[in-house]
Amino acid sequence: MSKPRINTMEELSVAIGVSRPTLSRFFQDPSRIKPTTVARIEAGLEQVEYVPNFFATRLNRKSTGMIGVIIPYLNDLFFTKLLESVEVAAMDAGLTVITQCSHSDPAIEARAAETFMSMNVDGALVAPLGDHSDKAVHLRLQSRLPFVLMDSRPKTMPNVDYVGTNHMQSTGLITEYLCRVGDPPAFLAMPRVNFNALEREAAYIAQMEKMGFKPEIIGTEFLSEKWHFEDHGEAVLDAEFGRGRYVERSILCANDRLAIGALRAATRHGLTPGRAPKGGLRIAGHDDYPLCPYLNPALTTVAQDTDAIGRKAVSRILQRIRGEVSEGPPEITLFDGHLELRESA
Amino acid sequence: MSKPRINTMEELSVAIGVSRPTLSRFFQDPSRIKPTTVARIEAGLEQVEYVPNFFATRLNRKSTGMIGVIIPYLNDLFFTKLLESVEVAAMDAGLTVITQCSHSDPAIEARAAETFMSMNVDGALVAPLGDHSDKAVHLRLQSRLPFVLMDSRPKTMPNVDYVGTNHMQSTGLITEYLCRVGDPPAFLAMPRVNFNALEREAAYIAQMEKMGFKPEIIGTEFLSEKWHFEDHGEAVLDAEFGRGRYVERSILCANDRLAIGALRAATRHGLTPGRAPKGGLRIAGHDDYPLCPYLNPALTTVAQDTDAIGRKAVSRILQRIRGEVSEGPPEITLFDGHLELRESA
DNA sequence: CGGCACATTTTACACACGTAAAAAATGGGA
DNA sequence: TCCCATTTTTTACGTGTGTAAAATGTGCCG
Repeated sequence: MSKPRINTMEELSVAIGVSRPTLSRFFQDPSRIKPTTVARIEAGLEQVEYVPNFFATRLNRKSTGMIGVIIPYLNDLFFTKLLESVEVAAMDAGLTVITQCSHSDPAIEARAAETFMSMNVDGALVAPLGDHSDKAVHLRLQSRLPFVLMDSRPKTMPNVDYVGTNHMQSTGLITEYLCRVGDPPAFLAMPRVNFNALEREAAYIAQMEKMGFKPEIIGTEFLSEKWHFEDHGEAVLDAEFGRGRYVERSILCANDRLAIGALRAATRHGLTPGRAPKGGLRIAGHDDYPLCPYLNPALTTVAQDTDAIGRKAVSRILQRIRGEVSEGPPEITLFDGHLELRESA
Repeated sequence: MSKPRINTMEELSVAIGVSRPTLSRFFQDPSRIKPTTVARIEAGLEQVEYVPNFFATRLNRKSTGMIGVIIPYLNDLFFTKLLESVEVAAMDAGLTVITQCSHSDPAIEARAAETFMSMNVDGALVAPLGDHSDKAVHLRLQSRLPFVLMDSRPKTMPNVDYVGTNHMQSTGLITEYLCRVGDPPAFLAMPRVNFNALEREAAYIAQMEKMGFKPEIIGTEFLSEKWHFEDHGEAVLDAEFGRGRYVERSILCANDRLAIGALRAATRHGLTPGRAPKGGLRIAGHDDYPLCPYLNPALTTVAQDTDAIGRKAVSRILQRIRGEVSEGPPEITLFDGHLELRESA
């Protein structure tokens, strides 16, 4: 019942009665072969079980048709959305993507980079770890192959293509919104382990000062070594609410996962954040985490355009792969965020 | 500043002054080489930039040291947790894992399988698409290499190793709990696109009947073609609550993402699910989605032991790879779930 | 100093396919 | 039927490394 299995192109060529080089060309681009021959080959393939050897095909090609992608965390729907967008874009471009997750560990990230280089991927797309990626690893990748950073931009790597969100704009936008329709917000930061967090914090401060308000940052102290965003947000605000503080304030969280914890803390203290005209507690986030619309209350936030980021990252790496880029300064692409007004603020 | 780059082992051997076969053995297992020689090689490697070619090394090896993993969705923290567990276990075993996501599309799943076979992975671990995976693809994988299914078990593939949750036990457990401490629950199902959903539904029915209650299933109608769990849960219960139904009942959701939608619907109708001794609305889920503790109210659920599932799947595939398995019936491993009692029920 | 044990080098072939050039086959039109 | 253009086959070599067997080298012991 199962078809006879054929392992090499050589065997295939005798089985079908076509020369091996013709088969080779067939598998790369059937259009370069006469239609009647194509039909004969395809008919032959129906009769047997054969798949070309991946390694052998890539070994002697100029291009492997693969790109490597590194993301820092798997258990975060933001990165998951970004990765999905990248995968779809890459698939459309006919690229095979090899995904590796650094699991919060610079050593694993380094190993992934090593793997990519050894596989001769055509290019690498990496979303770095917060602030503890190994700079040498990125430099090595950059010197060896087309390389673009996504999501978070280490200040130590100024000469690399980068695609991400314009946090100045996005955070400014929601800060402005919060100020405009109510009490100027305090900013729930996270421990300083992430460049984006710092950028958002700076953007918040800038916007507040621009509007003549006094910035106020909370939650910068480390509460635990292996912390999670939700825990951090909940713990910080639980403590504050417990002391009766911020209970009638606006709070802008550095990201949605912090905000999820913040909402939780509010509920536990009997508070109901919302955009009531009368003032009172408001909580907003940043990113538009997929679950935001389903939270109670639904979380008001600024959406990052992960789809655009993923597509742009792929198209940029393609440009580099094809050598279509003028030598010169790196390309920094920042996409604007947009408000998602829901219930919480 | 950057080290001279060396591309082949041949060049390396002349640069270091060691024969190529010795280098080959060095990279595979340094302990098979005299320590002084190892030191000399390592010293040499410090001076140059060289990584062995991945394809060339795997081409002529019996084993590639890679396993392929397919998951159906990326934007689901359950699969993400499972994948993480698999990756960690595989890493510990010294395996390189190649992850592919089917993006809800059988054709993509088929392509991923093709890629695995062409890469000569040592084995494949797949979490199939609900009910629309291409059976032929799985059969093909099974006939070609060590193969184990995870998470969802197609009835059409009875002769394959499987690792997952004992839904009879897990769903029975929470059903029993709900019955014991309150009103016997109705079951919020999902459109019949998923074997797990059906198993849980059956388990619910069995447990209810065992306890002498009448099962009651809701939400089985398709509400949209490309639906999401949260939307479905919210839409179904929004409709029901709108007609004043189920507002004082217990509702067991087939999974947590449905429950998240259910909680949302409840809130929108001014209902507050909870395990009040007095009765009233209760909502429970299944899986222990990572965000459950942070929902409002925190979701009571049954946890799947994704960590055990991932580890077992890897160890099982390793057994098959090493040929340590007696021919015979497939191994079906089911892990029990455990209750996570929180606020919602 | 001879001989032995061990490590390394030499040599040679294998892996499965890409690729280029030359030779042969095929088909169509005059 | 013959010639030309296109397509395919032949032939031959390249890709970077694994691997086995034989030859060579090294150090130590008696």
